[in-house]
Amino acid sequence: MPELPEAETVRRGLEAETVGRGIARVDATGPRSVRRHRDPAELDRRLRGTTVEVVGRVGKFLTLDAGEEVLVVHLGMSGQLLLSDGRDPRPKHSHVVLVFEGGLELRFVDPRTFGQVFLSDGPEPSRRARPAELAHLGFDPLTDALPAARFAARLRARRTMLKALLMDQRFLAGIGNIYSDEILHAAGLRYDHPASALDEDQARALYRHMLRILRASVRLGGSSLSDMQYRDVYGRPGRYQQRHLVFAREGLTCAGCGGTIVRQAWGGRSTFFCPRCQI
DNA sequence: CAGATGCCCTGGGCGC
DNA sequence: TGCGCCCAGGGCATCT
Repeated sequence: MPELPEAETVRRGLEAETVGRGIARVDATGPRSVRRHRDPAELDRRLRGTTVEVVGRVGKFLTLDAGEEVLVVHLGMSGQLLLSDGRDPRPKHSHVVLVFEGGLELRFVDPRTFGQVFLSDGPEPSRRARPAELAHLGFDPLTDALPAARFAARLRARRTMLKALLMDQRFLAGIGNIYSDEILHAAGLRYDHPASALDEDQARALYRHMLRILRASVRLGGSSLSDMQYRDVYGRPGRYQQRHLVFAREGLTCAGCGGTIVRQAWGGRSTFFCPRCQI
């Protein structure tokens, strides 16, 4: 579930709790979670004895710089990164565990195994550079400053429908099914509105709403849906779901116009919007 | 290039 | 209590 605000909330927790800590051992027991590596033991060999120095994020991907290595984590649909003092039993589906000096554990728990953990093989990964495996990602709306005019120009150059474009990680990194619906509702635009049909003001407004919503969600620790599967590193759910105006609100009243929220199957998943105030 | 499918997985909720 | 469906934050490959 995790999209940019959830990944950023996890990043902040990791930054506060793991920077400066030495890695004593890595237990990579879930082969599918480390599928980019032929040998899961490679994570232990390469990370053992290093110290976490920087915790970064590009879109939905998290990066931990440790020594010469960059560990990349994607939470997929059901992934969690949970801290523990190591005294409680590891939850089911703890596929990768970083064990720090002193006993603190960072557990990658992922029932559906759509997420993954891998060490970058990028040529000489340096502090500021993106790992090579993340080179395909578009700009990150919270960390890569982009003038509104440039965003509008890029957006209007594309003929594809707005929701597909917002969710295209090569165009823009970090937006998924929840926030695309919330952003489009705030901007008064339908999911299937062609990007090229927007005028300059509409495109700029869409950008403004995107930044506002992403920042507001980060402030509230992201969104946890009814299953409460998303948690931060301390195991706490997010609170931004209380602010959702369309997502998972089929049949409820639109706070903006009093219309009724509709759910529509699209692209193999659900899209929520208000047919009255989104054009 | 744009769009529609289907697949990779486990688990929770619901109707019967 | 159990069984069979349907659904789920993502991403990728493969068709038209």
